[in-house]
Amino acid sequence: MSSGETVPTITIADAGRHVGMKVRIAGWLYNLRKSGKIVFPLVRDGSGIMQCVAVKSALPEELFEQIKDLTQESSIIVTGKVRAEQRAPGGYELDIENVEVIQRVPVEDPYPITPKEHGIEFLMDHRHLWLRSRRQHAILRVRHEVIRAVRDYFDSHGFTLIDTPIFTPSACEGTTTLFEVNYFDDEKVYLTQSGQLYAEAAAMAFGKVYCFGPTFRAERSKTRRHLTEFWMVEPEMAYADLEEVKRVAEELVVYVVGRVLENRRKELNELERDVSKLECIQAPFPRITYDDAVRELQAKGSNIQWGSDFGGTDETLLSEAHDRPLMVDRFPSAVKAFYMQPDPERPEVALGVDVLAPEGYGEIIGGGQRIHDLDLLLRRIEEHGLPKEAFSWYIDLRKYGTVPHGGFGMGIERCVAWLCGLEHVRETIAFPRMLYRTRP
RNA sequence: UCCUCAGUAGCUCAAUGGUAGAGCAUUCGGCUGUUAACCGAAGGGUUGCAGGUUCGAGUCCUGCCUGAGGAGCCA
Repeated sequence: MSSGETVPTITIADAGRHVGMKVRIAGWLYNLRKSGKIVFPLVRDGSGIMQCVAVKSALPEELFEQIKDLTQESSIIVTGKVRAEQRAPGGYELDIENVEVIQRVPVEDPYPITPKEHGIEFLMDHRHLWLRSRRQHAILRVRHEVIRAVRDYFDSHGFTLIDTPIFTPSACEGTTTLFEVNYFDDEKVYLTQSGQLYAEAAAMAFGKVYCFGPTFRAERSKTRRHLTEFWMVEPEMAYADLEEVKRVAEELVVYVVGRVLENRRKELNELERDVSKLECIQAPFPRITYDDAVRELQAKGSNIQWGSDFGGTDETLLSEAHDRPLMVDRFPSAVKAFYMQPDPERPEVALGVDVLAPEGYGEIIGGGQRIHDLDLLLRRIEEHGLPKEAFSWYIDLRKYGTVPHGGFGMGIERCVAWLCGLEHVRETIAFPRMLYRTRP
């Protein structure tokens, strides 16, 4: 090797293409197994984990001692030759020739997350470090794939991305779940609960749009399905009726599941997800009306009455009978938001739809047709006790070329929790915000 | 907000009202193919906080704090 030649730095995911070559891997010490005069440092670099081998007889004394005494999560750059090795966890192994220690984690203050088990409180307190573990890595990569797939779906189906504001002067869901922001002098401003109202305005300009961003709900809820800050994608389509909304929702879910199966098999395996439960997610999804759902629930022993919304156990009871998402439509108008279009043949029910994920994961999508008639919208705003002034721009949309339209919102975290088969949505976002959790 | 449960070593957990213990982690020693390596030894404690009952409280009682699970509501 000439003095000008440099050793290439590779990623561990790419190791298979460098067998027999001398390479550099820049990363962190994941774990170290010792066996006398041979040690096996496991190095992770963000793309994967690689088992390395250091043999005492093959290295300078000082270097071998340094490797042997490395501490967990010390930052290191290892140099060596890649070799295919069946005994190594990833199928490849690196014979260490040199190790450059960027920072050795001090023994008196060791890395807190050991390879053994930990409780959820401890892990959540160390979320900033927990992200380094294999499991969290796999989950967040699935999340990334879900988001990419969602964007690709809409981008390739004629939708324009319109980012909607996070500070808003008005509510779109219940007014009790608003986060107030004390900054603006003139008026009360809140963190958005949904980009929908603005997406409706954009749909009247662009036809088909979607927004994707964080949303905030000050619900005093503490369950495995709730975050106070969560991400939602919301398509909105001019001239779309309820049936079209359902068709797009179904197509989107099938596409997203397909993409995760196509590109994130390894991560699903790491999570020990039963992929057969995802492979059967194909159109058409079963469809049922709210009326039939209530009858079915009552037959199964639920004490739900017509007119009230489903509880979590009701959703589970309904969805467990199916191996694919269940679409429930025509809910009682009274339990739904003010903008829901009533069914012209039965005004007591709204042209809205919920999509319930299988395996008890509950509602992942909610949407429907919006009210396009000016007088009806004004009446509903009044009935719900909402401030008309704050909605003046929204009302304008019904004055200037109003058309039937609709859309839906899909919660990213619930989707990811379902696809990964997780117990709780808190692991589906890097830094979850919950009722009693705002750190780290 | 309501209901239920929990809080003991850095972590995960034991301990009839009667001497606070184990595994992992850490340190030291051993081991040339380990797979959450293994074997031996050592150090490590204001039992969440404040009161109370008792000869004696990690254990029983009261209040508070923190967390978890669930309900309602929602994506």
